[in-house]
Amino acid sequence: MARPKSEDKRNAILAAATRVFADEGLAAATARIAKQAGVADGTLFTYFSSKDELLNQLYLQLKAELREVMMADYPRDAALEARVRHVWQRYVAWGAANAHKRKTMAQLGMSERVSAESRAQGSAGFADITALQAEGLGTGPLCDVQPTYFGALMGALADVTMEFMAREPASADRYRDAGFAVFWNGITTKT
Amino acid sequence: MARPKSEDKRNAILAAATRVFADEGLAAATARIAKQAGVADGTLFTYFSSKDELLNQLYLQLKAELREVMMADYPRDAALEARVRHVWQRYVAWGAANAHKRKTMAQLGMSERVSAESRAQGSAGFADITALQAEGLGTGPLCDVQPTYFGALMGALADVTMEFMAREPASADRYRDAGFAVFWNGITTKT
Amino acid sequence: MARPKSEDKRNAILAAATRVFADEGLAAATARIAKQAGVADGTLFTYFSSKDELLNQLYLQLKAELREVMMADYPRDAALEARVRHVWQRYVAWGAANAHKRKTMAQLGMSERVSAESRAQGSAGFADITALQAEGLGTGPLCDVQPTYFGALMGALADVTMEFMAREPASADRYRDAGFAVFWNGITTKT
Amino acid sequence: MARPKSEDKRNAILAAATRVFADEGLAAATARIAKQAGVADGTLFTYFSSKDELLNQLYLQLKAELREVMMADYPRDAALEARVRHVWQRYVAWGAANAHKRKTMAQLGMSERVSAESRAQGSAGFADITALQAEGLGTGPLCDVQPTYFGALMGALADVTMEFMAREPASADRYRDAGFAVFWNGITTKT
DNA sequence: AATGAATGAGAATTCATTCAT
DNA sequence: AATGAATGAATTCTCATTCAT
Repeated sequence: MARPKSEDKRNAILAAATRVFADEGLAAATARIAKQAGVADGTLFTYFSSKDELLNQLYLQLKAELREVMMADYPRDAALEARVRHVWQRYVAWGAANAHKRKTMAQLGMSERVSAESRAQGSAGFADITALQAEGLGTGPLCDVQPTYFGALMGALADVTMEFMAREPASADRYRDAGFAVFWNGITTKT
Repeated sequence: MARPKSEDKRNAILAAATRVFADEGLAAATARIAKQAGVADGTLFTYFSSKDELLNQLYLQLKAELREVMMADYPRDAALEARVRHVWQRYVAWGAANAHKRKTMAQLGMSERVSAESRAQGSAGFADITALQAEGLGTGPLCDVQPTYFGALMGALADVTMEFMAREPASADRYRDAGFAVFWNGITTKT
Repeated sequence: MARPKSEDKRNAILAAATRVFADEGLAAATARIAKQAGVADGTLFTYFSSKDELLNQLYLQLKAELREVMMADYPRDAALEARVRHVWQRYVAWGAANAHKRKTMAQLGMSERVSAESRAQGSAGFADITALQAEGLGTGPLCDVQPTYFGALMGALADVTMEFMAREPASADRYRDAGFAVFWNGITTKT
Repeated sequence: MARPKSEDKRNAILAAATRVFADEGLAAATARIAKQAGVADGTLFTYFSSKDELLNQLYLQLKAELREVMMADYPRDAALEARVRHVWQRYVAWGAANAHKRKTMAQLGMSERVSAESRAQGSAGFADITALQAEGLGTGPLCDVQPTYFGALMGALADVTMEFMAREPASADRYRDAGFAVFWNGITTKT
């Protein structure tokens, strides 16, 4: 090995891909990504064996980043609502602040080019969140469905919410809070 | 007119496109669609001037179909909850029964190839639904956000729900009802 | 024969072809010509069995028209110069007044799609002109080359001249006369 | 640089294009040119961004070559006639010896796909020739028309002449000299 | 005869991937 | 490892021509 693969270059490619995919869709040419990343066309393929591989790795990276963001400072001992709110706020703030990443993530989430394996692996780290469901929602609407439904629901609500936040930045906070209210009211039982 | 343009052929192409796009994504080749529709490659372009045109027309058709499905037998005079439930049930049943259409619709909804104009036109018929928000939710979480947020929220929840229904058909009804409960609880104020 | 082929339609197609080819080149679609002519796409092919056939017929028609123009009022008994001048003036005036025809003619003249047979037939009527060479140029530069060279030379000079006349209409007469002077001086011997 | 863009390949493509265009017209497929040049279909587009670009570059190359041929050994201090004759002989000899180039050049000259800019650039090097007009022709037929008319006239006469030379090689020299005589007599004043 | 929809063989590009340097 | 030229399969769209009406 004359030169070891550079972590910097790998990251540059992933960052460029995030931007380019957000702007042009997943059909964007790898050459465009390479140029944006400041590497040669061929170099992209020494870091990612194929475009599909790049797509999957990018998916995993974004998922991992999102997880970190959501879990940083997680108030493990707070009340259920506080913890759910924490996760929601972080998620939504991240999406609002990182439009590229959010858009690309949304596209990757829908693409058949992201493998089932990547999806499984990408969801793995969200155990804590999935666990929230089991905890206090035993008598709520979600009492007898798959725990993953909980996460999917939150993701869907958050996506819509972020979309509106991006569209009307002046009302961003209102959407953030309305979204949370809908979510929280929705999953808990009325008394 | 020598041979009038055949409505059947147009529909065959749209139906084929729905299937092919669901299976292969919007990047699927027009040639594949033509073959599936039983027409020559070139014929597709006598009905749709370009692939983008096909995409937009398909979007409009699916939206129109969905609207009809949701609005058939609409209990205009029933209580708010009954009406919202009606819409939800129809939506979700349609999606569960028409996986192709649902998947393609989801992709079209995200694609930048569907024009703003098509989106506007496609949403036009959903006024009744958007109006639901104004009606009884004056004090709920959605009291001071755009009315379109209501529809987007419902769409997002329904999509997730249909996805799980398709994945676990045995529990389809459970998801359908859980989804509605989350939605209804979410948008109404707890007392 | 339910309806006899209409000479009008045939002429409309030829006229449309002249305009369209002048504007878009010989690669123009037959459908465009049909539309311009006010007939259906297929109708063009009942008058001309193929696009090549149309090209060849158009070539012949334009050649014939040009011949008529040049030969009308031909001063058969005038001096050589007067006759050559007559031909030149008519040619050049026709080209200046019929830009479409001139341009299309120029393209047809260069196209390999116009058959040798059409060329032969198209040139047939120009015997009088070719004959001019034999007459008085026995001692000039053209004394021992093919007589057709004479006609080709005049055509080439006239084409260039018409091009400049079209480009600078204000100086049209100047070019017309300069062109003739060059031609006449060129083919006659200096004394 | 990994593999520098090869000047050889670029030239092979231009040479192939010259041959193919001469044989089949400018409508010839780029794939045919690529095959003739011994490169892959796509390679043509790494050297020329589009077919139009190829057409324009080819035009410029042929013009440049023609200029070099005409200007090599130019007898700058000889009499006017000697200089005009030099140019004529070189032009005509080049065309007779390079039928492909001559035919393709003629087609490019007429094509609306060659831009005004290319034409301007292509003509730039012919200043010496255009200058010939000003010099001794002040009292001839061309005394009060655009100087470019001079060059166009020579080009037209030379084209016709080369055509006949190609058609009757045995009389090539006769046509060459007859053509020059017509040209020279034509542009100079009779005394 | 007239119409214009239907056909399918190309045409010019594009692009993921390979490979010589 | 890095580069970017080379590759050729695949794609969208065009168009001369045919043929059902």
